[in-house]
Order: sequence, then structure tokens, then C-alpha cells
Amino acid sequence: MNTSQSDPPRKRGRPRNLEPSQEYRDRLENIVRVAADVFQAHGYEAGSLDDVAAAMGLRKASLYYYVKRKSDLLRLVFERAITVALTEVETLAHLADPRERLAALIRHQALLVTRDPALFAVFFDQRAGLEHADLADVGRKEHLYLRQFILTVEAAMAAGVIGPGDPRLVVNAIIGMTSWSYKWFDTRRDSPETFADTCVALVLR
Amino acid sequence: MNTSQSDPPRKRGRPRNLEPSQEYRDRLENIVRVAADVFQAHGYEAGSLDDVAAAMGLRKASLYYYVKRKSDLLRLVFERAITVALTEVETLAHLADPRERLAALIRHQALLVTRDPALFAVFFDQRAGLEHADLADVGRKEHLYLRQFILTVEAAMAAGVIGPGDPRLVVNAIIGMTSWSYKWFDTRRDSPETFADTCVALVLR
DNA sequence: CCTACCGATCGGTAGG
DNA sequence: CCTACCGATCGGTAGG
Repeated sequence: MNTSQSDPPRKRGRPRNLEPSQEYRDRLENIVRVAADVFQAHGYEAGSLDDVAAAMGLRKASLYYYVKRKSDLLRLVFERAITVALTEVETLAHLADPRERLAALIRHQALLVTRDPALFAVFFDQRAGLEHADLADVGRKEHLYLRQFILTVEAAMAAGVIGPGDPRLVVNAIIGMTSWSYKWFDTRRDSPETFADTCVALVLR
Repeated sequence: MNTSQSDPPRKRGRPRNLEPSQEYRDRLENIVRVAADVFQAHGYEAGSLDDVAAAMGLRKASLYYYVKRKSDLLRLVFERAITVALTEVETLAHLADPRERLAALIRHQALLVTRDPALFAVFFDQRAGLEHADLADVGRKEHLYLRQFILTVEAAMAAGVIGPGDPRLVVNAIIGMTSWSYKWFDTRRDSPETFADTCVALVLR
């Protein structure tokens, strides 16, 4: 099969297209942003590739130059949300004081969602559209996130910073308090910082 | 137009089919229940009438014996949710003690959602599918509900039961804490009462 | 409550 | 990145 008779022991075949161009990556990033808006407005199943393409000034078939399937778009939206969510949370895990750590986690979660409500609307509501493997991947990463919360709430309970109770129920209550903001938060009118402070003050007296 | 020449001054024309039969109403209630499940699983737009009909052992066209349009099904799901939500809340409004009233509202909201998470999943996530007039109607009724919450939180702040802050933000935080349960609550494993107590204890120390 | 059917739209492919 | 097209499925109607 190797028709070339040259000797240099370099890689065989055509050199891989290692790096997609900057334009390609920028355009894909825009497509993902637009897809998040479409999936938020109509849901994943009902949000069509025609909608996404039209908002980008493209034809539907051209999207297949960037992704292989519709579900790739949803996966990319989720990857963006998870990346944003997980990067900071690992530094917060090292805060020693339970009260300080819990406050930082609540604050982080409130800021996260209120800074891009449309992105997290898809993250929270459109999980059913993910392929099986992608769903499992999201579940694993979310588990890491939740574990930090559980450990911190347990520490806060042990330190008497918050009252006793089932940590799982308390964590879900706190996550709900902050996450729910994607449904009502008005980026033009409300301040993420003020809301974050409100949530912290409500839980930590 | 009146071809009848008889004299008794009774109602003209064929007597109106005043009351739908009990079987009809039972069957419609089942259809609404099934529709809620379908709209929860696939979203309103993507959830098909074929899905609903199949789950009822009917053909799609037969659903049009019960409703005129697909959106009627969504409206009926919303009407059920709102009816359940609003009936009890008016009695709670008359509790004099701010602390007691706030505790009762939080408890009511937590029990409401955890007792039928699938129903409220549609109520909270599928609003975009409603016809314009139905959406306005839901908005009006929800406003009444929220006003009770705002007034109660303001009274609780004035009484020093909870810390100061923007009542709108605090109410949204509390509503989020309780409503979010539709996403994680497992009816077979978790107790609505325990969760309601947890929420009350988290806000009222 | 059924069979049969309509026009519109869907995700995806062929081939350039 | 395009035009042209595929089979499948959608909400809804005709007519019984």
C-alpha cells in the first residue's frame, strides 16, 4: 500500500490536519453560541438546524462542515457550561474555614448562572437530548461538583455554621436557590453580585 | 330560519349538550395526565400527539374528539397545576404572624412541587408552548401567587425574622430553593415533608 | 372513535 | 460552503 519509496522515517501518508484554523474555531464558537439560544427558545428536539443556520447566515447543510450530527452541537453547549463551572470550583475546595468555603461556593454558583442564564437554561433543561455517552460524561463531572458541595455542607453543619439536617437535601435546596435564577434573572436590570450576596446572607446568618 | 312552528316558549333548537358525560371527563383527565408526561419527557413542541394517543391506546385523530388543538392539552396541564397551587395559598394569606406565615408558604411551595414533580416540570419549563392568551392568563395568576410571597417576606423582614435585602431577590431565592426539587426529587425515596422542613429550617433559624 | 390523507418541516446525504 | 434531494414525522382535516 505504501507507494512512496523514499526513506526518511517520517510519518506515513498525508500529514494530519493537526490544527483547525483560527477562523474555523471562531466560527464554530459562534455556532455553539447561536445553538444555545435556539435550544433555549425551542428546546433541543424542536430547535432546528435550519434555525441555527439562518441565524448564522448559512444554509443548514453547511453546518455539517462543522459538526457530524445535531447532537454534537448540544454536547458542545454542555462542554462550555461545564468548563466554566468547574474551573474555579477546585480552588475554592482548598479554603479551610467551613463558613468561608460554603459562602464562596454559594457565591460562585449564583454568579455562574446569572452571568449567562441562556447557557445554563440549556444545561439544566435539555439534558434529555444528549447522546448516552455524553450524558454519562456530564453526570460524572456534575457528581464531582456536587461532592464538593456535600463535603462543605457537612463541614459547615459540624462547625455549627448551619443547622443540622440531611446534607443531600440541604445541598439541593442551595443549588436550587442559586440555579433557579436562569428562569427570572434579567441581565439588564439585576446585578449578579447583589443576588449572590442575597443568597449567602439567606443561608449564613 | 326558525322552521319549527310549535308554541311552547322553551329554548329553540336542539337542547345543548350541557354536561359532558362522566366517562368523557374521566378520559379527558387521563389524556391530560398522559400529555403532562409526554411534554415533560420530550418538551411541548417535540412531544407528539402520536405519543399521547399511543399511551392512551388511541389513534392520533381521536384526540381531536377531546381537544381542538394540541395547545389545548398544554393549557389543561397548566390549569391543573395552577388550580392545585392557588387553592390553599389564599388561606395561608390570613395567618397573622409573619414568621408563621412565611414558614407556611415555604412549606406549601415545597410540598406542592415534590408531590407531583412531573406536572410542575411542564409548568416551569414548557411555558413557551402556550398560546398568547393562555400565557397571559398564567402570568396573571402567578403574579397573585408571587405577591403573597413578597408581602410575607416584607413583613418577615420588618419583624426581624429574616435579614434585610431586596424582597424580590429573596422571594426568587426561596421559590427557587423549593421549585428546583422537580429536577432531583425522587418520589419513591424522598419524603416531601422532610424536604419541606429542611427548607423552612434553612430560611428561618 | 376510526382510516386515509394533506402540506410542511425535520435531520441528514450526495455531489460538487 | 452551496443546491438538490431523501425518507420520516409532524399537526391537523375529511368523512364516516
